[in-house]
Amino acid sequence: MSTKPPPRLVDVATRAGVHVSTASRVLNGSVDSKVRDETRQRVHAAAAELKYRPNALARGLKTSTTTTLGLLVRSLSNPVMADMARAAAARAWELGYVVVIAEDDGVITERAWERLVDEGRIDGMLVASASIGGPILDFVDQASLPHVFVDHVHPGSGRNVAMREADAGRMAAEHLLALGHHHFGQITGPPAFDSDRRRSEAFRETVLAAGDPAPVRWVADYTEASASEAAKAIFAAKHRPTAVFVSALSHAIGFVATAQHAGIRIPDEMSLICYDDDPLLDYVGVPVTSIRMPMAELGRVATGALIDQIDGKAPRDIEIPTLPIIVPRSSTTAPTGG
Amino acid sequence: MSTKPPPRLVDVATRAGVHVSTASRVLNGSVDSKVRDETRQRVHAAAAELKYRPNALARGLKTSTTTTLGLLVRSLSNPVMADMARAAAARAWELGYVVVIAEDDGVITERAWERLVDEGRIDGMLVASASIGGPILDFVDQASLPHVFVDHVHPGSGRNVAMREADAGRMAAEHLLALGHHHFGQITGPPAFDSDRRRSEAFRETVLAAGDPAPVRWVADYTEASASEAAKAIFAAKHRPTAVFVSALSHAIGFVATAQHAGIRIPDEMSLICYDDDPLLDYVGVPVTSIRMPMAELGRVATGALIDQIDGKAPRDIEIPTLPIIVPRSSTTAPTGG
DNA sequence: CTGAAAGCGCTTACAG
DNA sequence: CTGAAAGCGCTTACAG
Repeated sequence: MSTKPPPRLVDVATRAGVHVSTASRVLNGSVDSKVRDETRQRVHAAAAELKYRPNALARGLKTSTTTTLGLLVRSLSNPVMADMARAAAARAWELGYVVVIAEDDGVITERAWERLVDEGRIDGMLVASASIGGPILDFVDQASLPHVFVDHVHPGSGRNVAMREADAGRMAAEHLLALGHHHFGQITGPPAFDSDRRRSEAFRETVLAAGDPAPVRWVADYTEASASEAAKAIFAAKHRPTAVFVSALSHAIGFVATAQHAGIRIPDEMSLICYDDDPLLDYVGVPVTSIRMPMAELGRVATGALIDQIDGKAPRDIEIPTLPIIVPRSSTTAPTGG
Repeated sequence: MSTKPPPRLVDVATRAGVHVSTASRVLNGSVDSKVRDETRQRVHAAAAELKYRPNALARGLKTSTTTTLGLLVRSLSNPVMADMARAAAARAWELGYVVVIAEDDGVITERAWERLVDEGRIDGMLVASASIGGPILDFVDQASLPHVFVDHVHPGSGRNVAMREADAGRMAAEHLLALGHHHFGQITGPPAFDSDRRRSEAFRETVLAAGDPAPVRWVADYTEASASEAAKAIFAAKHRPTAVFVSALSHAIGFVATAQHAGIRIPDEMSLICYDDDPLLDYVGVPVTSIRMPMAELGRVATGALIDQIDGKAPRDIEIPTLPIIVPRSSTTAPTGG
């Protein structure tokens, strides 16, 4: 634990025999900066020998820039969001940024804002925890800080980075229709989540367009327990659907467990398809057919869009062009006696 | 997106009618600093009215302090580590710190180090990705940066924050012994992980101490696929064990799926107990009995220990005193014909 | 093409 | 008890 202080810019300047301003110029070198080639090389050599790295705080203080991004997520334990987060972080690193993470449990929001934004620690924020009417929006709306909404979009903000939710819902319906189903159910998340609303609506529209009756719809929180309640209600329904579309991993996991408990055989008695994919779906009681969304691409693009804003470009809504993919597993088949 | 600049210390000083140095004094107020009460109040009032927050960069530059911690983890997608990470982050926030996250995929390590440590962005590092002989250790050892090793410890470093691994292995064995088992198998992780080695060894010792033959041991990476290979080997063994202890969630998941595929009934033909707990274990084909480790406490304590180091205290090894807990599910029972 | 100076927003001895 | 000054390590007009 020696305390050898890290080299400063003066140190490389001295070693190269130039003034610190010159050293700064070549190191931050806009290529057109008029510095003699020989001088330039001396400075680079000195920096390399000293393993010089500019102090981020000093540079930041001078340039009003931190090369740090904030990432506000609802829960790190959601594997789908974790995929997004790691892609976002990786992309940020590529572009020279570092990312600080804040879990937005709805309580810490205000303090996170103070600590990160008001203290000037970040250049921009990836908000992946917005719900309609949620508390973040109050902060974010009046902030003069570049930000984007990721996945959980904020309709009308003009800063949304979203995926093809409607296509996801449509593809789920088409998959089940193609298998011959005509009676559908769906479990959606709370109405405050616009992305969910869009895919659920598309599922419904596609079913209706095929001439089948509207899917019966149940609302559940994004928890296994809540989905389990919805599943019980579905199993108890008079006109039991032959196929169900659920809106989250947690829904699928709760649904399968409840079906097994209730003695409902999947897919023989009921087919199940899940929005969001995860390797874990291979290992639940019945491997669940799913819709894989391009989460990594979402994270990368959102980060790029945020940095564009930081660089002065106007914010805009972005939809990831990549289509969802159906990952067929064992939970979907033709209806019996269909 | 207005660009109203945030209030600076001068702004509150001016509004309070004092010099900025006085304002600084009361705001950072060591309570014993000699400032008139009335002055003190004026400054606090002005700060409150302006919603003043000190600029972190400026303060950091002056004090050589960032109130930022780095967290190096192997994969954000590991739910057990995610629990640790969120607890660590939460504790850091409580103590006035912010945490930047870096996934240590073994490639980015060096760049992460440059970006975070050499550029002076962090005051300390939580290293949760160390393996024996791994590349981090080279950086960390010669660094003059406070750091602790979390869970994946670095024996001999004197900076380890670890859990009661030996008790975990012992309790797993005792659970199975109490059910009447005498023929054991175990799947461990790669030898580079000391914590795993400790619990696996304790499992073995406990079995031996009970007078039973040594468990047959298989090594697997921390992936479902690798565990699946080990499971196949176990199922094919001449003297098939009646009970198996596996060292990770991914092991359990791969094991159960492979057993189902091979037609091995759990727990009737073979009992299974898993180190690490997760709600997901309720939802795999057969709910898996597990050993729950105090991950949140680990994260909190590690963060506290790191900040102690930053505050100048000498580093030391810490063992979380909390005992593991057995979470009984369906995968363990008495051996048939035992 | 290169150097000298000012200043980013703070904190902290040092005077008074 | 409070103010004036220096300085943390950079970058960036401004001179020369």
